[in-house]
Amino acid sequence: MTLTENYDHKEVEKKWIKEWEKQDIYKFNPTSKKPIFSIDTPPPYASAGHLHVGHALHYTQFEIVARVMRQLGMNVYFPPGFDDNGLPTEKYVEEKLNINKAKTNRARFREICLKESKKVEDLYSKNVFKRLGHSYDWNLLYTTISPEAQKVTQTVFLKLVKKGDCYRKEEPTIWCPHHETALAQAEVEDLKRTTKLSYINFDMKDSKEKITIATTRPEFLPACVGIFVHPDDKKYKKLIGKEVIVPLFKHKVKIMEDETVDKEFGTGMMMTCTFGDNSDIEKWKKYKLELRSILNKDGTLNKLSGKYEGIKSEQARKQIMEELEKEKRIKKQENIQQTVGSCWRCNTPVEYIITKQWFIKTLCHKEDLIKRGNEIKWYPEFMKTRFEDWTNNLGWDWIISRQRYYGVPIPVWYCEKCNQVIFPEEKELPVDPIETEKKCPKCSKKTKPETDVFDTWMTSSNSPEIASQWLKNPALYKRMAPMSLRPQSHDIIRTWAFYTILKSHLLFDRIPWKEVMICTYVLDPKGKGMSKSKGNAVWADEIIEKYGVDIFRYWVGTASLGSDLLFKEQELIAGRKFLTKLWNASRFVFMHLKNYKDEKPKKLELIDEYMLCRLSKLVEFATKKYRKYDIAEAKKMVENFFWHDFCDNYLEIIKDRLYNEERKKEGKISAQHTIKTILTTLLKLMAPITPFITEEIYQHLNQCEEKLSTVDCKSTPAYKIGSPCKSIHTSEWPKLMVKLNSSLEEAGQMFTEILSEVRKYKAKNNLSMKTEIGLTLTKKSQALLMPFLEDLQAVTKAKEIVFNEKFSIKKI
RNA sequence: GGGCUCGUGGUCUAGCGGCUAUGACAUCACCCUUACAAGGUGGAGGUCGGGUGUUCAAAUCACCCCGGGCCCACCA
Repeated sequence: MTLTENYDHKEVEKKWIKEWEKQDIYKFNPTSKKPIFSIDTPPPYASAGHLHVGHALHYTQFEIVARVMRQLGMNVYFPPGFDDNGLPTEKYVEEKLNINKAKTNRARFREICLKESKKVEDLYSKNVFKRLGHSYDWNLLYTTISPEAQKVTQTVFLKLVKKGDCYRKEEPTIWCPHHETALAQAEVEDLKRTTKLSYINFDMKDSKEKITIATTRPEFLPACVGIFVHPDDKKYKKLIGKEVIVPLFKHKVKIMEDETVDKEFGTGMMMTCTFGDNSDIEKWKKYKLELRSILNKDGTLNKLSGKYEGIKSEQARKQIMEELEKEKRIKKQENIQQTVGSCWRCNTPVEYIITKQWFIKTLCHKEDLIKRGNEIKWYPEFMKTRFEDWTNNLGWDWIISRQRYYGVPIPVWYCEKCNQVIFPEEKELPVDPIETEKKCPKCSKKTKPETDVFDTWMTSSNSPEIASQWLKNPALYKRMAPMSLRPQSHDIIRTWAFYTILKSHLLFDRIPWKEVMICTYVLDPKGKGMSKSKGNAVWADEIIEKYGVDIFRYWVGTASLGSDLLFKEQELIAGRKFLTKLWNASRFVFMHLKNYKDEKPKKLELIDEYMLCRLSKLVEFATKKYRKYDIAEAKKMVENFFWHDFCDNYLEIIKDRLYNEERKKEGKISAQHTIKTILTTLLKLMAPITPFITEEIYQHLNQCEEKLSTVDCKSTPAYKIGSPCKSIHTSEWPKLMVKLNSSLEEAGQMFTEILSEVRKYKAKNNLSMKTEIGLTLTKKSQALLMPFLEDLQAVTKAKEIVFNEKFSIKKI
């Protein structure tokens, strides 16, 4: 039972990764009677080659929770997943393999995607999750493009259609001209830019007067369907109801009034086009205006724009401006700051195009969803507000169809003759309508398959159902639902959390999970978000290579939930120091357990009992913190006890008992028993955070021992540290029933205070710590300190101790 | 423009009505002490972003302001 002089993290990591996998220690046991703790794991996109420290922190943070719950005696259901469905995979395959999806059929393209994502996922599991020591049950692995996930998605779709919560409608939708697909509100991000505001003169139809409107998008002139002014704007009052002629395109539109017009912006007169922006859509609906769609799906103008047909809108804008210039219609131009919506993946400004799409109702469920949000416990609490704000501010139903190649197909057909929408039976699922022919049940004519696929969130929002095997194993699912915990980051509260809560509400009339944990968000040292494109990403594998997994995880353990954490490499040093200290302290303990046969001391020395009581208290507090996912606080408490109470004080105190042959053997046994108990307990408390080093030490500690003892004496009746296990990670959490009695506490504290005073005295006088001194203690403390005297004398190197009025230390 | 959140020694962090404001890293001094110099002991370093108020008492509560971050709205 010895440890090597230096801790070799690489060796130890390699060994235990292999061993844990071999023994399958994280396997979920469906027959166990323990309470289930199920985690709705965020499945990462596996398309990125490697991941930065922020991602690694995120996944490790809730992995620590999984370990805590496992050790606390829960039957942990912790499935790994990959999100390999949708745009990122499609893009990755197109770019990496240089495949043009337009020239490949969907089945073939999907095959390539599947093969490619499988490759990346294998690499990812090995290089990231397993490397970080993550305790997933790999038997439960799921992917979002798997037939099972597709079946879940399509089944949910059919059920929602049946319920009336899912419908198809021709609507103006947010459109990405680059990806050529509809987007949900949640997929739109802000893009700030400077643009030109042009003041353009329009002719009135019935008079020589001219009016001027200001617009940033003159290329939308052919789509102009109305002019609006504010009802209180005196300048324009008399013009309301009159008609104007749209320059260049010569069609006539009416001047109308609407309260949303800002009198101060531009000329206070705005044109409404179908569709330049959101407010255009509102007015178009509100006033039932004409529809003049001028955009094609790729962002070029169509034939309604006359000679500009086929030209991209940016280009058309220039040409139209030149044309207007020629007609001397431009009064002036000015630069303005503008924020436009853009596609969250490619940053292309979005357009609004009218198409037929599938939707899920959200607007009519707002109130219920907020109620659901309240049934869930949010960590930290304030993150719930984000969910509520988002829900309250929703302006659109959720559009779930996407005009993409790769993804879960929408399982419907349309009759070419009577337009009947045909759905499959649930038992046919999963199905790709492109590959399956259907006849119209009404008129038996040929049908056209739907070519759209689902929004990826349509699948992700059923992650609880996919992960806990809703269709595959209904009995298991029933035991699991609602799941215990959803860990995720705050930037996808409006998507993943929102849609999951929505789905669960609509499908099952309940919450999807009992708790949500919003993980820490990592920023670069300057406080900016990390990304590959910004070039400020710090890669996790490089950090792990340099410091080791436990040190990285130790850093993860310092993060607190819901707040941002700046990554500063020098902060990893703290972890390195801790590991070294833990290793060395363990070496010391092992040295002195050499001939220890797990004998139980007849009676514990009082200072040992005091330490065990404090240890009990530590376990109690740390467990409380861990249960609230306050990993940082738990870790700090454990570490503080370990470093100061255990190493600095206690180990010094017992050295005399361990080395000094003249002292009674009982005292040594008491010390041996205590250090073994304390070390085992501390290892268990730290195991969720630093699983490798704790396992290594734990195994050495148990190597020669058949069983660990439980203290069984009058004063400390039941300190239980559990029996040894094949792994610390499946071992029992330390239990305690030891209460600190007040006189023992007082005495123990007095002891450490005296020790600290003596050290201060020696340091002040430039004395070595072994220098012998004379110690005078107060008479008041005599009764309390008597039982500790031998230990106190030994650790302070007091040649003599006397009791008198005042406390003092003197040289001898 | 609205909401949320944060602002504590050089850096990071605890405290969220009441002892001299916690701890870590860095820094300085001393100590090679039989597990550990990747250690120990001690010191220096803070008007707790600013202001006003509530209170016997404010880092902590309220209001305002300044500064950072995030989310949303606006987007003619």
